[in-house]
Amino acid sequence: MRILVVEDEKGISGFLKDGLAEEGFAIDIAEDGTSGLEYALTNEYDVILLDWMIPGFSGIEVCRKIRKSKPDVPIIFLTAKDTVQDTVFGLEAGANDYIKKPFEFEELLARIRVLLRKKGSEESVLKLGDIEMNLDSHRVIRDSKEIELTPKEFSLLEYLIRNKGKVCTRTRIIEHVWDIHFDSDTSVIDVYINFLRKKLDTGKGLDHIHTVRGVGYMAKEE
Amino acid sequence: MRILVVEDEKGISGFLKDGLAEEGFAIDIAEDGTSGLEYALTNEYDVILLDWMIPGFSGIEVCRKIRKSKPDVPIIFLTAKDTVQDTVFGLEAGANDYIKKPFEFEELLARIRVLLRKKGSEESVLKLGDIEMNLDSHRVIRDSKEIELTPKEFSLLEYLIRNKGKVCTRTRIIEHVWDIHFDSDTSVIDVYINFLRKKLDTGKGLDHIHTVRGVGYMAKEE
DNA sequence: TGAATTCTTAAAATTACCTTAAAAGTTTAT
DNA sequence: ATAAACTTTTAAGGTAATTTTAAGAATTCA
Repeated sequence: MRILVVEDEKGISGFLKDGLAEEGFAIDIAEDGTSGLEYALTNEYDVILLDWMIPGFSGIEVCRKIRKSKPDVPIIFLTAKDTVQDTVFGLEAGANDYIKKPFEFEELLARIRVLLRKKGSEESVLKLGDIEMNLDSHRVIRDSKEIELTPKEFSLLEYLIRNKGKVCTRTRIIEHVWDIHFDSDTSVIDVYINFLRKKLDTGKGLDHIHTVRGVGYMAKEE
Repeated sequence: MRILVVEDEKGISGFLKDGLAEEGFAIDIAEDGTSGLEYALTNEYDVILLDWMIPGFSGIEVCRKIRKSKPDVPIIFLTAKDTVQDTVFGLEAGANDYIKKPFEFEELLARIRVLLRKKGSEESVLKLGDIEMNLDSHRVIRDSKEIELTPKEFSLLEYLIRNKGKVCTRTRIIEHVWDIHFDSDTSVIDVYINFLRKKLDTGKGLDHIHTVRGVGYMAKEE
């Protein structure tokens, strides 16, 4: 996901760059309206953050011009003013949302996620090596082939992958995948690990589920 | 599609409940700000209609609080006032749209549809493979033949198609299509899925409604 | 080697889903 | 107002899939 930040105050743009980078976004910074527009028109961004008061063109003008050739890219205004007028003009100029400075980073992030979600680009997918779990469609893919799992198998795999790299003890597995009030001397886990391994095995032997003798099981890549 | 109406005047809320129910929405009514907020935060709504002047918290406060934890649910303000100020405050608080009382039901409906459309597919025609649903005329076409659906069948299919590619759990279906918020062991869903499949089946067996055992149902093409 | 732990398999028990029919509740037409 | 037609819900039996149990085989580690 790539984001353009058009902002002249270095303190703010730096803060945004660092914070958004941590979240896994790729960030470009433009420091005035002219270069902001140029960046916006010559590149593909998933979201644009636009300061209201910038040198060169005003934020609102930049917004209008971007909208002309890129009607779909989500634009969020960063505004210091909180007057009625500005907000309305901003939305009229084609912004999708706005946020008042000073803002909390979490809130900005939430708004970005909202806009990305609208575009449909967010999927809830867990990965373990070449195994992909889509939580929305409840599908598991490996080698571009679908692997059909039963509900228990699915949630066991989900638990292991969410905790990949950590050993999951039998007790914890039972608590999270089955329920807490479950018979303690049972071998269901063993059986289900076996089911999973069989289904995940592609012939090369690597199923990414490791046995940690005396402790439990662990999902791990490579 | 599930709608929350926060409105203290029983005349209006009653009118809305009946009218929207006829259109196939599932409606909840809250009569003051406090319970409105509680409903909004503890349930999943597709749209929230919020009166400006309500007992408890003011509409605008309720709106702000909803936004904090539910950033993407569309909110429409119902306002008796029509000053610029109010409108803008409403938008600032995170409302997506507003409508002035007294309003025509048709117009409200149109605005609701606009917001639902933004969230999901672009048009008032939903498609699932070769099945087409026209939400305005309430008609379903397959193979250039019309398929007659009852209201419940229609809204079940609508919900499934709006969430195509994602598994819809029984709980979600029962909340959004019926208006049931407690766990009951009813089998209406099964029966209605069966109705839909029978009506949608063109003989080739492909009805695009998949059972995901232990989880729910999913509409999916191909 | 021997004890503990894990793996594998098959069969039993359970659960979830499908289908049908009929009852209950609505709406429409006479 | 009543009957007819339609929609929605409930209930129950059958079937297939999933989950669990149990027991012998295989593996690991001292």
